[in-house]
Amino acid sequence: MKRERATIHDIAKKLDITASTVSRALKDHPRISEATKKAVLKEAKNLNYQPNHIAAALRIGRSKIIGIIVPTADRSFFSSVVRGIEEIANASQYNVMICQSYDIFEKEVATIEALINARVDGIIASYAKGTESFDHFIKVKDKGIPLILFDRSNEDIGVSNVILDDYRGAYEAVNHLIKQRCKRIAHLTGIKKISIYNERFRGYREALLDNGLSFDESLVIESDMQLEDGIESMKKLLSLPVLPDAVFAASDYSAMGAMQALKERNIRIPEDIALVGFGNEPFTRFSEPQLTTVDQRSKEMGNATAEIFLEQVGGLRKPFVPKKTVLKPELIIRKSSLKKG
Amino acid sequence: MKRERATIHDIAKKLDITASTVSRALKDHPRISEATKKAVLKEAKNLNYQPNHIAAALRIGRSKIIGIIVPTADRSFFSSVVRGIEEIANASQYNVMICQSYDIFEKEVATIEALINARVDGIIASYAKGTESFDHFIKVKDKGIPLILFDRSNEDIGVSNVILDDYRGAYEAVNHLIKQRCKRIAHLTGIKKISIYNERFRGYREALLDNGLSFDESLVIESDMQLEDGIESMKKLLSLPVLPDAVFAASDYSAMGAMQALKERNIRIPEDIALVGFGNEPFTRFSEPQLTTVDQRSKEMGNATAEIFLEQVGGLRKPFVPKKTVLKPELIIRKSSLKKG
DNA sequence: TTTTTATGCGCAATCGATTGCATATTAAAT
DNA sequence: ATTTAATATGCAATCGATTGCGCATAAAAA
Repeated sequence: MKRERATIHDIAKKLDITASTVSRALKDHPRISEATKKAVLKEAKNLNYQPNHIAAALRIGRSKIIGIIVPTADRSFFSSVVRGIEEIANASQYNVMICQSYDIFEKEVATIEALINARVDGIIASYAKGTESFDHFIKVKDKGIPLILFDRSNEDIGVSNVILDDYRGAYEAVNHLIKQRCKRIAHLTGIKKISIYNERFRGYREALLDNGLSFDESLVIESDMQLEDGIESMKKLLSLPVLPDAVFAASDYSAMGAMQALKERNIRIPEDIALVGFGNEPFTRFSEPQLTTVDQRSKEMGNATAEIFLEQVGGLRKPFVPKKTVLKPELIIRKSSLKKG
Repeated sequence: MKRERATIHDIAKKLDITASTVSRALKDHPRISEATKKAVLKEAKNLNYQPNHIAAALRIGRSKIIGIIVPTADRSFFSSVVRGIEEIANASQYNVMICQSYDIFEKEVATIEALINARVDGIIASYAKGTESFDHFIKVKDKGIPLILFDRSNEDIGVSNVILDDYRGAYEAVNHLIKQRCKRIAHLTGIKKISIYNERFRGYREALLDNGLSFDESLVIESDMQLEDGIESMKKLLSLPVLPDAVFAASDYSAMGAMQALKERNIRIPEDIALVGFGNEPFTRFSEPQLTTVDQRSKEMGNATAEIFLEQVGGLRKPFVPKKTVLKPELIIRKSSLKKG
């Protein structure tokens, strides 16, 4: 069964021409006659020839592969971004190599190394929660490999990035709660070090102040933003002398945790406490009540990063100017925050 | 900034030795003196050398890359399998290239082509819903490229595969419902062509018969198993003259749809109608009530496929014997099926 | 008819790492 | 002091595709 893989040399031998001609014929080179082109194509089919990208990559110096690093593909946000990247990249004959850092710094560094060694033509990444130093990213940039960051990003690296206007998303979410006549709005936030959480916090705070509400530090709970953290954080809020009448969680996961904690105590959502998450994860449509949340435009984010990548490889010779793209989030209003009347 | 990438020749030149020696030194070849090894390693660091996997791959004939094809990485089941594959593969210096077929046959064929051209060392796949012909898989096999299928598989291709004992999972789920004193159990099933749905259907049916319950064709609704289909299917069931007292859905998505339809009609779960899904998707923990479901052992499935892959590349010379692995599912009992008393 | 210009294809080097075989040097054995 | 064995490294081909340069042959222009 296991016949040897045919090469352009095999085709050449059969037709009594050289590999150069075959190579050119396959690429539809103008200096090759139509007759030989046809013959080559026919023989290629006959021998079941399939080009060896590895050989070409070595010669050309481009692998036509984009490396993608995400904390985890398990999260619909990231897989959706990947989908957006693929859409654009595939159209330009690029394949993607998806890698997961599992939010571990060391794994991220190792992955970068692996991708460089695999000679990917570029890297698109969203860095790990545990990432403190950005030297590994700077190394990529210094090697002249196009690097684009999305969602989680850092200005200091000096590369192009695509992010969401987290501030605005949070602002609108809180604004919406205020319009629902909520007066005492709590906030579940993540590690401040990560800019997205910091931005969402800012949006929360500003919305309060702009609407004449006071900012109360005791209503802000910081955690790791997983489901369990949401439960814990909500319990803390429920032990306050005066309960909040709304909670804006900076992640859907923690929002779901909060929802479970509320249900356990038989607190009505949204009548007693309204709830808003962030991320528009698929499960937010499945909860009871369905969760109001902020859509992160994941597919568009993927599209945008891929387009920036293509621009950069296209203009590798030109002086490089980092480009920042900010996407506008969309508030998805559902029952968890809609008070009647 | 963009200094040229160093090669073994650069290292060789600096140390006034040949590339052969450098290559061997880097691989810790026994016939190279410790002194030169040290010198080479030092100079490699100094020049910031990083091996070019592409060149090695071309020479060796192995890329150290495994191609993975999944319908969509958006689904936690698949991304979890991928994670399981990576765990094992990375430990053996393999990288993975994840591709999505989006459940489209043509895309799947094109992806196979791309992976072959990229000279991956093997392909691990779960085929698309739309896949009718398996010639593209057979082509992979005939080229001598290790191919392992998981979850969705087909005996006729003659390759190793790892599947879940869907029959057993369904049987246990229905058995559990019967123990909860349900007597009239409906079933939401997918396209029969896909073996997993057929197996789940068989398990459902057998469990009924084994427990002395009759099988009623009118209680089985076939659909595409998405959330919306679940809603539709449940509505059909609710329009029957005699209502079921339980529903076993062959996918969590359709189960969630059914749950929504039931809530809309104010039918109590599980008191009036108990509900069981299949897949243990993360959102099943977030629903109210939490959904009883069947865990598909996704991580173990990934581990198993990767291990089989490693076995196969290890023994490429030996005669190939397809290996079938069947994993035991686990019933996760939650509130949606637990009747009191 | 001679000169120009296209046209079609071959030669050989190249990309970077690997490896069988040969060779030089040194150490051990006789 | 030879011969033998062990040690350390070099030579050169190879993996498959690409491409600048050059050389024919044929067609067009002078």
